[in-house]
Amino acid sequence: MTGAATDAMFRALADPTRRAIFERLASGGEANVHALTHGSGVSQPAISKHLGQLARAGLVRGRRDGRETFYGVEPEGVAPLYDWMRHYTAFWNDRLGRLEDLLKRMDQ
Amino acid sequence: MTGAATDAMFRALADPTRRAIFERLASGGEANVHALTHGSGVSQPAISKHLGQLARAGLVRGRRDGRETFYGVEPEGVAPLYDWMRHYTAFWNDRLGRLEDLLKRMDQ
DNA sequence: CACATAAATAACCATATGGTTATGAATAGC
DNA sequence: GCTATTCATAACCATATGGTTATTTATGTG
Repeated sequence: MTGAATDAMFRALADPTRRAIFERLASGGEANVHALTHGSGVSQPAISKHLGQLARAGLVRGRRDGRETFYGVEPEGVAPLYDWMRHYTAFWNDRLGRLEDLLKRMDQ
Repeated sequence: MTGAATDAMFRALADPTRRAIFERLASGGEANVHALTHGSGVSQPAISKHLGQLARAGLVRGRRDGRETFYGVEPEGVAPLYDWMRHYTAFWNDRLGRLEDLLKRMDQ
C-alpha cells in the first residue's frame, strides 16, 4: 500500500524530539552526537537511538571521524513526503502539479 | 518550537491504518464509518477512534446526516506538512520556493 | 601506558498507543 | 411502538515506544 520507506519516514518524524534533531541538522548543518545531546533535554543514548531511527528512515546520515560521528540531513530522504502529499491530496496535487509543469517548461 | 498543529498532524499520519483512511477519503471522497470499517481489518470502534484523531489533527471532517456520519478530507489540513517541508529542508525550500515565485509571476 | 572522551549497545522501566468487546444514544424502518 | 442500524464512548489489555542507567568499544591525549 503505502510503501515501507513512506511508513518509516512518517514514523520517524512523528516524534518531536526526532523532528527537533532533524530540524537542527537541517538549519545548522552537520553536528556530532555530543553537540546534539547538549541542550536536547534527553540523554546521549536517547539521542543515539533517535539518530538510528532517522538514519534507518533515510532522513539523516552519519559520518564517522575518529571517535566522533557527525550527522547531517539526507535531503533526498524527504522525497517520500513530497510524493505522498502529491499523490494523496487533490489540493496539493493540483498545486504542485501545476508548479512542476511550469518548471518543466522553463527548462526547455 | 514545532507548533501544536504540526505535531498533531505528524502523529496522526504516523499510523498506517490512519493513513489508509485518509488516503481512501482523499481518493474516493466522502464515506461513512460503516463503509470505512468494511475491509479495513479493524473494528468499527477502532475506525471511530482513528477518525477522531484525524479530525483533531484537522485532516478530516465529519458531517452528521441522520444516524450516519460522513467523513471527508480537509484539504487545508495538510498545509502544515507543506510548511514544514518548505521550512526545514533546504532542498525543497529551493525547489518549492522557485515554484512559488513562478506561480506568483503568472498571476500578475 | 594510563586515563579521558565519544558514541553505540544492553538491559530495563513507565507509559502511550492501537486494538478489543461491551454498552449507550440517536435515528430509521416495519 | 418495537426493533434494527449507525456511530461514539467506556473499560480494558498487550505491546510498542521513549526514556533511563550501566557497560563496551574505539579513539584521542597526558
